[in-house]
Amino acid sequence: MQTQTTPTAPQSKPQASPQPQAPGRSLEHPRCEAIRLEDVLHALSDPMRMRVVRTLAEETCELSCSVFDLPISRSTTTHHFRVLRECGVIHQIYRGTAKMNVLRRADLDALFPGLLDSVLAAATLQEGRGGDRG
Amino acid sequence: MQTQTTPTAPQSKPQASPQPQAPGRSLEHPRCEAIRLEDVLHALSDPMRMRVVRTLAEETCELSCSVFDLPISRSTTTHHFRVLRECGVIHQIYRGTAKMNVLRRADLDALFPGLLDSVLAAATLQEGRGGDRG
DNA sequence: AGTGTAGTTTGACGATCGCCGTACTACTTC
DNA sequence: GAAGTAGTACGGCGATCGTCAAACTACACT
Repeated sequence: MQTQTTPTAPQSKPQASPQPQAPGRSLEHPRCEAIRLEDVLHALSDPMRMRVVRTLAEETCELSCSVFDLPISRSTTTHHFRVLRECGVIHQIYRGTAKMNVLRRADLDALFPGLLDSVLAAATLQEGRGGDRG
Repeated sequence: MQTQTTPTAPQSKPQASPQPQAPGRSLEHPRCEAIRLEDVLHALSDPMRMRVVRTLAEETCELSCSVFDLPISRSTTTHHFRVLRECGVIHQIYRGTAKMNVLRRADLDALFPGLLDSVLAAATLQEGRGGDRG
């Protein structure tokens, strides 16, 4: 049911941050103590969100939502990023017209040591086995 | 696989495994290659199923479904155990009237090294923080 | 001011989920 | 055989999920 979209790796252009931070909007993030394991696992159990998290894990810099070329609509993309933020997996911040995303790696590692790494490794292993096909 | 079940003279209560294996029914389990990370994560994202998996991880022997005193109905319990089996997290086998459950630890460790351990550790840590209250 | 870019909100849709009770099957024991 | 125990199958219910399109807001750059 996917529309259009050639799945391509998102290349990241921005190396500095030209925009400081958007003045108007603020995003709600759960505090570390409020991050729940079941919510994190649920968030990671969706292929699209896993794809986002894996991409974010490979990059050290922040990535805007639009560099992820997901085979879903923009509103669904917004939805997935929100799920990831609200369960504490990513941190989001507005910069100009873009919304930048970073993995909350340190927070997750502190809360659930080794979890993120083993999930990411598992995803890579599965992909290597041809796990991305039906 | 023969059923030499109690033909004559059961002079004492057998305390090892009294039942060999139920003859009639067979349960479908996914082969290792068919186990998908996203299904495992989804299975573990439910509190009841996580509770089952944690209990199973603590015990080395197989446990029947009925020893889990879950605050849900029997039919819902059946449902959760089936989800866990069908996604490859547990192995189930009939013994007499009971259905015994074991974690597929070796399979999961081989497929996704460290994943199960870090998830279990994360669950324990969260519980230690008082994460089991609402 | 006007145009463009990036992301949001809303409302809808079908699918799935977690849950239940009831009725059923499979096995054991009497 | 009959009774009992352990678990299943079958709807059904309300909630949530992933998805979309359309209309909207916020910011940047002419």
